[in-house]
Amino acid sequence: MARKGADNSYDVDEFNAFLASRFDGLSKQLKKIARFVLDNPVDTALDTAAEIANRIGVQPSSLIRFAQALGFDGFSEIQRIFRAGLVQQLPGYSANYSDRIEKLKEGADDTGSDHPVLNVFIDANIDAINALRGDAAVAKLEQAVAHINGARNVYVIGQRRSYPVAIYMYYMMRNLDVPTYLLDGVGGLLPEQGNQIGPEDTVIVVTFPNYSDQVIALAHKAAEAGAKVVSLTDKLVSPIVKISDVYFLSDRVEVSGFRTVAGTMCLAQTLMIALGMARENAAGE
Amino acid sequence: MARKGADNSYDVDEFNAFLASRFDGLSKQLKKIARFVLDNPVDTALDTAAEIANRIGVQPSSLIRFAQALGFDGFSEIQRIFRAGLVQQLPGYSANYSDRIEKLKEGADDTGSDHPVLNVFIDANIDAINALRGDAAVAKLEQAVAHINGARNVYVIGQRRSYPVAIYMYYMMRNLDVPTYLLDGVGGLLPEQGNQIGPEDTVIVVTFPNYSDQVIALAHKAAEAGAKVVSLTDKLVSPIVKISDVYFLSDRVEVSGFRTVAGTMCLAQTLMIALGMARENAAGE
DNA sequence: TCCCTGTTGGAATTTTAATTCCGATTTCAG
DNA sequence: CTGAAATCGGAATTAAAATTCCAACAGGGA
Repeated sequence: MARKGADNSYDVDEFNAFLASRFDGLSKQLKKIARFVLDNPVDTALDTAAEIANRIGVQPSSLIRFAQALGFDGFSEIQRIFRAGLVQQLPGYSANYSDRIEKLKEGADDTGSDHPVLNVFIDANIDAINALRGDAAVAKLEQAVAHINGARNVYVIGQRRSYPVAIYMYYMMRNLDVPTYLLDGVGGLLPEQGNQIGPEDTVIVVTFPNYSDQVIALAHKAAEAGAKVVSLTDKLVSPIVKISDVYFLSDRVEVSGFRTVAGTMCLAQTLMIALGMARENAAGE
Repeated sequence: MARKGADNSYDVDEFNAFLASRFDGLSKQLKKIARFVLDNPVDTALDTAAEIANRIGVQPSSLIRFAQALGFDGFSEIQRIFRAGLVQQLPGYSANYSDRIEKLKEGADDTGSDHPVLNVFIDANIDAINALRGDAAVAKLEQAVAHINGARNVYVIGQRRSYPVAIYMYYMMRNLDVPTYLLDGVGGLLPEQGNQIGPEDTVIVVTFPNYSDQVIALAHKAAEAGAKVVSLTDKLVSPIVKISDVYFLSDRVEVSGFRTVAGTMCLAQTLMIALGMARENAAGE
C-alpha cells in the first residue's frame, strides 16, 4: 500500500497556525478564503472546491492559488489535512487505534512482554463502549424497557460467550422483581425450556458469532409464538435482528482474536439501569 | 423500486436497516461489500470507490452494482448518506466524565427522563476502564498468569453480581485448555466444593461489597491449604486483599446506585488475554 | 454433459472535479 | 495620470473518479 500524500507532515492545528502566520501576506481574495477555511473546517474537508468557491464568492481557481501560495501543490492537499483531522474528532474513532492493534499483533510473540496488551485492550474496550452511544438510543431503550415491563414473564437466553451477559441480566431483573427465567440449556434441554413461551412474554436473546443454532431456533420459536424479542448482538446482518422487536448492537471491536465482552456488558447494564429507573418511577407514583 | 426521494431522505441508520433487510438477497461479492459498508462507515464515507473496492478485494464496478441493487443510481449516492451521517456525529464528546456524573446524580430523581443515563453511564464505564491502566500493571498480570499456568487446577469463585465475571473466566480458561473448575455453589454446596483445593492449586476469587461470607471463608480455607489466591475486588480494604497473592482492583465508579460491572469485566478479559498470549508463546517455543 | 442465467472482472467510456492559462481588472508607485 | 505588477474571473484543459459495457466465468438444472 503505497500510502504517500507528500510528507503528510501537517495536522489541522499545525496547518491553522501556519495559515495564521501567513495571513497578513495574502491578497484580498485569498484572505477571504483563509477566513473560510479557518472557520469551517468541516466544509473545507468535505465539500468540492467548486462548492466552497461558490459559497465564499470566489472562483475555484482562487482556491488553487490559495493552496499554492501556502506552498501546497493544490487545494486537494489541504482537504486531505482537514479530512484526516475530521476523522480523529469522531467519537470512538481514534485514528491510530487500528495501527496499534496491528502493531500488537505483529509484536505479539516478539518478546513476551505484554506491556502493550493492556493499553491497547483498554483502548479497544473504550472504543466498543463509545460505539454504544450511537446505537443504544434512548428510544430503543425505552422500547425494550416497555417490552420487559409489559411482559408476563421474561426469558433470557445466552450460551457460551454470551452466557455471562445473560446471567447478569437474569440476576439484575430478579433483584428488580421482574419475573425472569434463565434459559440456560442445563442438561441439553434448551429447546424444551422455551416450550411455555407465549404471546404475553418477552425474550431477551444474547447471541454473537458464531451464532448458536439452538439459540436462534429458540428465538424463532418464541417470535412465532407471539413473544416480543429483544436482542443483543453484533451486527445488523446477525440472524437474530430480523426477528427482533428491538435490537442492540455492540462488540464491533476485536483484539488479538478476542472480542471485547466489556462493551456488551456495558450495554446489558445500561438496559438494566434504564429498567431500574423506569420501575422506580412507576413505583413512586 | 420505491426508493425514497432523490434528495437526501435516508439517514445512516435507515440505510443500514434497509441494507440489512436486503442482505440475504445479495450475491456473494455484494455481501462482502455490504459487510464492509456496515462495518466501516467512516471509510465508506470518505474513501474513493476505487480505494474501497481495493480494500474489499472487488472491482469498483461491483460497488456500483451494489448501489444499484439497492435502488440507488450509483455508489456516490450511498457515500453522500454516510458523509451526512458522519458530520452529524461530529459535535459530541465534550469532556470531563466526573462532572457529568455529578450532574446525573443531582438530576437523577428529578424527572424520570432517562435521556442522560446512557451517556453518563458510558462515561462512567470508560472511567472505570481507564482506571485499570494504573492498577492492572504488567507485573501483576504476569504474576497472575504465572500462578494460573503453574497450577495443577484452577478454581474460580464468584457469587451473585460477581458470578457473570467468574463464569466468563471459567469459559475462557476452559477454551485455553487450563484445567479449571467453577465453584458455583449449586445446591448450596459452596463450602464443600472447595474441599479438594490444595497447595498446587490456584484460586481466582471475584468478590465485591457486600462480600459474600461463604466466598471469603472459602478463599481463607484455600489460602490456608497453601493455594495461590488471585483476586478481583474493589478496594484495598476488601477482606480478600490481605490473603491474596495477587489482587486487582476495579469498580470504583458508581452511577445512580449501580456499580459498573463492565470495568470488572474488562479487567477479567485483560487477564484472560494476557493468559492466552502467554500460553500461545509457550506453545510456540 | 451442456446450456442457461446470473455474477464477476476489467477495459472503455462518461462524468465530474481539479487545475491551468490567459485576458481583463485592479492597485499603486512614480 | 500613466504604466507595470499583482490579482482576479472564467473559459479551457487536464486529471481523476464514477459508471457502463461486454466478455468470461460459475453455478444450477435438464
